Amino acid sequence: MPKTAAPRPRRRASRPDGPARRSARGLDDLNPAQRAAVCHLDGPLLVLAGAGSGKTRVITRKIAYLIDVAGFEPRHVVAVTFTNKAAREMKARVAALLAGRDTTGLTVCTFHSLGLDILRRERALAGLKAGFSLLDEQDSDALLREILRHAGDDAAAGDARWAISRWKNDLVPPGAALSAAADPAEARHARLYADYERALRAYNAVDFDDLIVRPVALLRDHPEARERWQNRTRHLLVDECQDTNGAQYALVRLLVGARGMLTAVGDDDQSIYAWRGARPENLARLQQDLPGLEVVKLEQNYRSTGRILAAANALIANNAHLFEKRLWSDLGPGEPIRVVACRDEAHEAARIAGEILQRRHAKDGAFGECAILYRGNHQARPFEQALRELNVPYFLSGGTSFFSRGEVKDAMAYLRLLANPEDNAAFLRIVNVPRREIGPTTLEKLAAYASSRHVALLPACDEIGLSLAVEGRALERLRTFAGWIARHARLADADGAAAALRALLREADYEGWLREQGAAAKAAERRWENVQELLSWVERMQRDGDGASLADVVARLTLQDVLERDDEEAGGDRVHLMTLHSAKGLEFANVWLAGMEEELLPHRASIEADTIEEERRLAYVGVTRARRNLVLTFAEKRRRFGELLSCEPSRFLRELPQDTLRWEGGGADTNPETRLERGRAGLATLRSLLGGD
DNA sequence: CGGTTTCGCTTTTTT
DNA sequence: AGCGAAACCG
Repeated sequence: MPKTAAPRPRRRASRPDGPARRSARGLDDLNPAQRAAVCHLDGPLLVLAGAGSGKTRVITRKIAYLIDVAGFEPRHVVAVTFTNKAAREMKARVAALLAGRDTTGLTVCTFHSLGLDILRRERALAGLKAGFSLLDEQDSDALLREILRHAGDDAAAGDARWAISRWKNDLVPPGAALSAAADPAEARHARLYADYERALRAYNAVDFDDLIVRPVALLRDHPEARERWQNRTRHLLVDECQDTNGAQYALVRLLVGARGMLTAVGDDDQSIYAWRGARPENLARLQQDLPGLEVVKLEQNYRSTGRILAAANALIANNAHLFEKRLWSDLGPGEPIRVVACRDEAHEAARIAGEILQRRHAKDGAFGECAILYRGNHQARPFEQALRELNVPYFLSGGTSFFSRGEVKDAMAYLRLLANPEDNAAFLRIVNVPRREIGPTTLEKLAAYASSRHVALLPACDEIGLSLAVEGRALERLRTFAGWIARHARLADADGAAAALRALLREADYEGWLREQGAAAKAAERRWENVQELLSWVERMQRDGDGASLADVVARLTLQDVLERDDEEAGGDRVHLMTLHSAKGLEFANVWLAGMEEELLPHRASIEADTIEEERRLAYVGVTRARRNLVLTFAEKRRRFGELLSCEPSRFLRELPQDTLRWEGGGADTNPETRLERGRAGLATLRSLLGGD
């Protein structure tokens, strides 16, 4: 029985396979390479999927094939991605492909949720106590600041976290980090790393990196656990494999084991996260580590016109490659790629906004089919201004996430403390929020006492001996606070976390405190609404999550990032403003790639660090987002760090095949004289740049 | 203890 | 310029 196709998001390109009728069983609508990737079941497989070659399609179809044709139980299939968004999309598409079939137990999630799941189920073996907390980056920073303060070290917490994270991602334990330290600063970080790990253990907490690192250690050191998880993971699919770091790669290998049932999908040309530990060479490493690895290349692009692909191919040809690959498409040459010289960032923005408005009524010209891509978030500002001026609706991705808002973090800290009395990070965050007149002096004494007794801060409050260290009103306040938390922890067990948190916030008059804080009543209201939204999420997760403990709910929330609202807005007919990094995986009919300048793209830091290739891949990602129209813009002058500096067009412009391009000067001016002049100036700059061809 | 001022930095971002 | 964090002052 043929099943109907997955409803495809509207911004996807139409596929050349004709009618959108397909089933999990029939593979006629796949090209030979895609089909080979889906059907290959005899061993490990690496799918090198070029941009726009139907990567997600292959993964989702393969999951369906495994279950529907190859007879795998859904609970034996595991697919991992990097982002919640990718996981969500994949889940939806698989569900549509397998409509009507029971897919209970099928795992499609992020690396980190999988790690959390492993830790939850193997908690005791992992050396964690019930209710362990998950610290996010800011919590880690705060913890490190605390440790640094104690050690009298003035190193920046952010730098330390960065260093520690790199070690963790490479599975380097503190001892090894210390002995391998190249200089005193590194040694200092390594010692900090050891202290930090100790503190995490004391807090019964893990950080984001631990969600990978600890499962790796667990599966490596405990054969019976390894067998359990290998037995569960009869086929593992890994999306964006070029983005895996050392620890994630180790986890993949441990889960796959000797059985080798792995489908890894990736593209080394789209590796843009090496700066945070991703190892694109993991793709090649698979070849050595998994004998009999089959490699399938997906080179037919269904997204972009010939000129755009020619530009992309020429650009990326300047990089060294792990695998050779050449994208082609049969969509025809299309329009030339335009390169536009602008006076400054305001002109660039006005010009692009104007073009978007002009394009509005053209085929594929809808606002939702337009994207402005740039290297850094600060570049968004002029675009926002220009678009607002022309009343063009836009959607800005990036920005402060729901969970980094102070009020949400406060509420989360309360929840964490209810679940895990040993979570000192959470304790410290909210012990005096709202104000309870428990100041640093008191906390200092409490901390000293707690560490002498080897207990956490909250439990220490209840100990008789504390009266020797803290006296009078301060002691009373601590005891009152501890009793109050304990009471609500019991309430959480009885009536659920949401009810407990609600009571807690009411009794503390948190809403009133918010009003005291922010001067603007509106801001306070907004913040309170955020807290309410968190509450409703907690409620929903407790209701839906079968037998999920409070700690589970809190950890999952930390991983989830509640940004559904953004998704809704993104779906509307709005121009998309985003960084090149966040554009990966998306596509638009019309793309403006702004700020094609030396020191911006490639970024100055990357020029200095000699990581130009990653910048080139970033440009490549930008170019390959476009289906039909691509415009590359650069400014001649740009305000940087408060100063107006003149800029040089990006070297990447020079690397593009000039016969695919059409150069243009400025032109957003109303005055034709100026426009002409600007145009000439822009062209002159370009000619000199190109060495006169 | 808490609010204000000054200093210093400044790519990308997910979990 | 603009933001966040430490330092400083009332």
